[in-house]
Amino acid sequence: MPKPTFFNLPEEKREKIINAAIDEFAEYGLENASTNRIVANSGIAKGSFYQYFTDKQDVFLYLLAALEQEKLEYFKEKHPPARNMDTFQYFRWMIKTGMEFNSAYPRLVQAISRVMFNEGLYYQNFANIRERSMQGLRTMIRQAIQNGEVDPSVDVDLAVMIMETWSNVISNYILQEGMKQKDIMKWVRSAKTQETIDKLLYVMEYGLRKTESDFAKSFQERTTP
Amino acid sequence: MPKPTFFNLPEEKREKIINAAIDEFAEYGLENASTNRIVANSGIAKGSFYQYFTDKQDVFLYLLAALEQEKLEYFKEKHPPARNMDTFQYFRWMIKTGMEFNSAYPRLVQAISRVMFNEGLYYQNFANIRERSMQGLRTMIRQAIQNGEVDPSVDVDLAVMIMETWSNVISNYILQEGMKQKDIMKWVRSAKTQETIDKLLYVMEYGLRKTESDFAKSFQERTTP
DNA sequence: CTATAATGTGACCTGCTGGTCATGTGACCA
DNA sequence: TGGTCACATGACCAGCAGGTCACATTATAG
Repeated sequence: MPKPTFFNLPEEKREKIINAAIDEFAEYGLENASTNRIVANSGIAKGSFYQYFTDKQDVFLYLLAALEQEKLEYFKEKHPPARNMDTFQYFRWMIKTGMEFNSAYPRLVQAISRVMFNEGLYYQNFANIRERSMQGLRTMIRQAIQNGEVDPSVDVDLAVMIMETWSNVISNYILQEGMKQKDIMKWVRSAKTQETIDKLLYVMEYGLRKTESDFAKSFQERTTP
Repeated sequence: MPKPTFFNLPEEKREKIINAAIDEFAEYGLENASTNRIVANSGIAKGSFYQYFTDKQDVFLYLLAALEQEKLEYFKEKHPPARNMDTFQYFRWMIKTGMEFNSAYPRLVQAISRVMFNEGLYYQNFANIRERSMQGLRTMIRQAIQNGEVDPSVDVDLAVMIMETWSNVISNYILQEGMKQKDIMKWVRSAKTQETIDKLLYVMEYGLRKTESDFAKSFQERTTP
């Protein structure tokens, strides 16, 4: 976490620094990010940087924490519309709200996800963060099984992997396509984009919903023709 | 491509160099790979390296070409078992054969896919290669639509994206889990692993197979509760 | 005003990078 | 034998990295 000095700074200066950092991470990832460039782009001296942060990973972890905080608040504001949603409806709501959030903070999300997806896989301390979000999905799936929405014999870890993957794929897709638009938020909210998301989720959902017995039958048919 | 000098080298030396390069790329990716380390680990002088290759990207492109070549031969050897496969059966065969191939060259595949998935997204010259494989999938989907195996109103690009994603997910999963095993090939061929792959593919296949009218109905039900 | 604490600064350090090049070595040939 | 050619070598270069530190500036308090 940043040193106290950083938080004593005038907000304008602080923002300039974190914006420079976001741009740097979005462009170069964590490993290849250059503190020299961050410093140059935020108009502060090299020494000052090290008076605010211990190193560039410190900045990144701060951005990560900030993102989590903002996301939490965003989700709290927009509580689920309906009360009696089933698991997949809830998942769909989560994805869509997540996409709205992403389009509200596209640069930050881009920077974080670039680092998390790429370099994150190879660093242990990031694995823990990922594990946390997977835990959430795991309990969600278990709940869905209890509710009879997902076949009890479905492999929970496999289902989690599938849901996590889809979540990431959709997020990346929206981010990538969205960055080409002039008004991301508007584009995300458009009927066409929403339908694309629906279709993507539908493929996943329908496959998971299918009962195991159906799978066994279909499996038999297809693998021993 | 490597300079002629490289191909005049005794095979033993050549292998030592490319093995060092594979290890380096698998560990550090392309950007962070160090020619100095490659040189040190392959026991050649710095100058020699630049007599064989123009730079590290040259080595990488050589590995990439080698992989494609090997993969092509591997697939040619093991032609599809049945003649009258439908598209999804063919896709499943492709995935499974691909996984067998991966487990035959795990280090090389790991190195390549690490670079392609991560840094590849940000470099134009890699985008072309990816585009080529997507073209293959696109014609496959179109064929499936013609054969009546996939609903004609399915968005082809979306389906391609889904199939590509699944292919990558399975590949990553197998690679990651497989590297923990002492005998990857045996593990990949085991009934349990094969069933996992089947289940993963099943989720995708079932979602795609579903007719558009079913989707529209289900879509209606779920989004306007 | 002075004293003290907090913040700002950029020249400077070491270490590594990708890349060069003059020199060395040894096999082959006239 | 002497000459030529392909290959080998590692000292060397400029550039940039992350990080430090003695000193300058500014704010605060007495």
